[in-house]
Amino acid sequence: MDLSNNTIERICKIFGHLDALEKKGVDFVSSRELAEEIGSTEHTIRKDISLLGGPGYTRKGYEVRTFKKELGAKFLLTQKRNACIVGLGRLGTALLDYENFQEDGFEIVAGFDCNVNKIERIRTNIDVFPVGRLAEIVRARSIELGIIAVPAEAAQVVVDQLTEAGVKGVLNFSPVKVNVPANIVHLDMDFTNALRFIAARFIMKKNNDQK
Amino acid sequence: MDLSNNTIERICKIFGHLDALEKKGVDFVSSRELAEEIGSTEHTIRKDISLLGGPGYTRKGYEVRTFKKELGAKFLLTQKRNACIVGLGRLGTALLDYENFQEDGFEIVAGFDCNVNKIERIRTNIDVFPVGRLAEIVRARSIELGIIAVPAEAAQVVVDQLTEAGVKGVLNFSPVKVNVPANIVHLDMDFTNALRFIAARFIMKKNNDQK
DNA sequence: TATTATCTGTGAATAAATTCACTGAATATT
DNA sequence: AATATTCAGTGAATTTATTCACAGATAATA
Repeated sequence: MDLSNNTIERICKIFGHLDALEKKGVDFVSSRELAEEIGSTEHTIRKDISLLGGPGYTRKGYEVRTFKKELGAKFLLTQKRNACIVGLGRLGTALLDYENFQEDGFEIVAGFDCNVNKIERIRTNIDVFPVGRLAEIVRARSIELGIIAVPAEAAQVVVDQLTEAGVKGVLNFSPVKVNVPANIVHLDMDFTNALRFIAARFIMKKNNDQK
Repeated sequence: MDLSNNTIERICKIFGHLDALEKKGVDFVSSRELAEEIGSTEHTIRKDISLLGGPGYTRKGYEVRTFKKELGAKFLLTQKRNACIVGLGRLGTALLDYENFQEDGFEIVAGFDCNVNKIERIRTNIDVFPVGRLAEIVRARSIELGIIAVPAEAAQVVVDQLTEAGVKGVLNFSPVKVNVPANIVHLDMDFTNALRFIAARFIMKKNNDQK
């Protein structure tokens, strides 16, 4: 089974939407509705789903609960996964309390910062530690995912420590490219780049409108 | 000129890297180096650049300062653009002080929240207002970009207010899909979806390794 | 000054992703 | 009970994106 990143991304969005539908008490959803919701086409959605053998019902669509459960089992989380946040500045502390993470079976089980005074001041239910204890805690708490919220200059060091300690995935919020070993999954969330992207599309749109 | 989103995204990353190189005092960069840095191939990079007529020098590559300037003029920012943040919870206040935005010529010129007490407590150099004054301030301060950091249930309302008030782009940090008019550029940054994506790739990698 | 090496730029080839078009199936309608 | 409608599933066609391959150019080297 070899899915493209595009397909995986759509599947993730579909999963999120199925979750929302389930909470609303909706029983069935068609490929057309899913497509509209996640910004794609019904053809693409059906193709994606066919790659993983989702069950769809004629004239009804996909059964929300069943489909979500199946996607969860095949792609996402079969058990709870522990995560940690490194860097407890404003963004890091905001992420510590980002309650939505929990919904998908991720749990933030530790926070780290290099500033010991800051650690003592932080008010949160989550345990926070000096970054010197990172490797120890990552191992002790079976942390599989590291979320990087340190300044640019510290990002690579932190990533190295995390991968060395055995995390399997890294979500990088720092505005620099980090190098990770090939067997580690990582994703960059660069806010500045997001703004750049929007600005670029602005301009292009303006150009096209002028034509 | 009709560039794909993939190309635009790469160009944005290139721009960011050029910026970093400029600060380091590097004069030239080759397509190979750029490709490595942003996780692509030299062929793709050169193709991208050829679509916009970038000037490259034999045996030297691209002149960092000139190229960056040209990209800025063609795609990104020719003048400073004003942005605002709506929703001043932990994430919103973190974004208020996210100093990296400034680098690309974006300036956060206002923050909004529905909680008046909270507004009074917030310590920041940026002006904050009750959300009721959103339209007024957006117009008065020529705000072109809205950054959404409100809870899921409020996101659509805020987007509607922003677009009504005349913003041209929306960066959505809330974990729901929002509907925007076709002439408005928007981008979702869904943290939970990012974790899902990482988890999905985990699993796929595991499956492939087992083969 | 001649030669070699290294880089860009781009049309052509290849690969990948999306869309189409049609089959089969079940519900709804008459 | 017959017919029309609406959905999924999927191979084929199409479109889009990436990669290749090589010409053209300039710096470095001998």
